[in-house]
Amino acid sequence: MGKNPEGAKMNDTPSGTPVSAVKDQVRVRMAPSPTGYLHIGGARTALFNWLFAKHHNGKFILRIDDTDTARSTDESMHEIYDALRWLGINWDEQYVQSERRNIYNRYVTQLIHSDNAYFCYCTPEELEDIRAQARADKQPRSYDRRCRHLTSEDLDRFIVVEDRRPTIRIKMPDTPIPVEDLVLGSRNIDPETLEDEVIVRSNGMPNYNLTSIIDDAEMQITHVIRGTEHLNNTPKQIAIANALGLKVPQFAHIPLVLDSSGRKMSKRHHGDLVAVNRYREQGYLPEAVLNFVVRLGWSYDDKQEIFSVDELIEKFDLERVGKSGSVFDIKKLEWLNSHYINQLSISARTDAVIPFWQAEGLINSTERRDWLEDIVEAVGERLTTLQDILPQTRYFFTDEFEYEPKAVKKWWGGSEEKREKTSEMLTNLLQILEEVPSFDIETVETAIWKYTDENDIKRVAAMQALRIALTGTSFGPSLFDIVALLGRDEVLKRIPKAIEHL
RNA sequence: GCCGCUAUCGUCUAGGGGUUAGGACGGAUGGUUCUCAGCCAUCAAACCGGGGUUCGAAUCCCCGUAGCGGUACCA
Repeated sequence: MGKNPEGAKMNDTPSGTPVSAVKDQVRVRMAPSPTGYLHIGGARTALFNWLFAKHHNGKFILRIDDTDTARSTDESMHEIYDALRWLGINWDEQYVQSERRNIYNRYVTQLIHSDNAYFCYCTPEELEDIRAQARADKQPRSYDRRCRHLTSEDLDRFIVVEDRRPTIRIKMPDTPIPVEDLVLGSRNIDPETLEDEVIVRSNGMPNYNLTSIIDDAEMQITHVIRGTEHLNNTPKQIAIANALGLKVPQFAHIPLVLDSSGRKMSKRHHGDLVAVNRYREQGYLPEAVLNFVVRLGWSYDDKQEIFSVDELIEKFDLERVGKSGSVFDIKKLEWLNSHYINQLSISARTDAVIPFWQAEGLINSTERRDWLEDIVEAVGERLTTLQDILPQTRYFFTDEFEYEPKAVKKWWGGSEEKREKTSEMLTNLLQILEEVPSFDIETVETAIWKYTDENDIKRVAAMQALRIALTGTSFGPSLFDIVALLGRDEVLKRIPKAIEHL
């Protein structure tokens, strides 16, 4: 029993869905559990699946694996939808496992009837002891399958006397299970190492290994693309499918996304550092995140790093997915992000940046659009993230800023007499700017250069001193752009204020 | 403990029986410039170890080692 159940000959699932209806069409799925936000590894899994589907003109299915009722929440379900939508990963069909319990129940009944599953009355405490013992004995399995052979006295005691609520376990076969993997290759799994997995909890809720493979069959999934953390589940799921006579999808296990010390990125250890939403909030563009994440484990050739979504769809291929884990390198993400930001037209970039100004309370809807665009243009290629717009431009909207201490020390001077000199210079510059006939870039530039050159002052010194006076910082767009954008009144107001501060 | 997977610059990777082992990010240096960013130029930086097979191994095989993943009534 167990190794080749009669059911294995069936072509159709018990629910009667004809497999032939979508024969040959690629169908893949992403099956997140809604126990938190979508994390970066999940986004990559989703992307690989989605690209694979798009490449083959297939369907991408979103399946919420929420059989862990204790941990699943509606909120995180919606967060996952949100994150996927933001990334532009759309799905063709959607299922929620907790709504499909009848389906799983039918299969469980089938497994019991065909003697491929059995009730297990062990308590968690007993299981822990069994596990400890197995470990001490260096056993390959941690459950000894004792409930496979229960006497009627045992059952009497468990059910009648002690009123135990049983779990249901699958009977693993005693023949090797061949596992084929599109990324990792083929191998045979020794049945001695296979656990009689719990497939239904004592509260009646089915478990992942059962629901996953049932749904893959029910939904006619052709390829299961998922992280290698699921590699050890694969033979178990295949065994369940075989016992049920279900068609087994092809598997492709993709390597893990690792942190800088080589460990798997996880919510548990990395907090919101791995949350897709965090990157959204910080001003990363979805194209950048997609482009970054796809190159974690996948490559096209030795020439191309930048891929548009259309190109990815065209070029993505499981054969070019590597086998080893990839470290998440934020620097590379930043590089890609600035690339994609710079790619945006000034108008689009302004649109992208406006929410960040608004969130900071720097602008409201009455702000002049062309002025904002001029600011964005002046900032130029200085944005790594959209959020960088704040330190780069805050001073355009308010004169309530700190004079950056380090900059002050360097350019205004650390000593009394140096400050005096700076004060004098700013006073002169103020006078020049007051007298300048017009406030356009060229006029101002000519006037200031004339002043520095005639007085043998280094251009850098004058400009940086002035920059701090106007912006509080030592970095940023061309100062002449800033002067023009700030306007005469504001400039002539800020310089005296700075002199005062000196 | 047990089971499994993996191994090319710091990182992402290309390549693969004979190559100066290629690219990108990051780093360093120089140039441009009012600063920063950018841009341009240059540089440093790798085939885990040991055995085989072979005329020849980073590449194929074996063995180690290391790292990682799993080992739940999570997914």
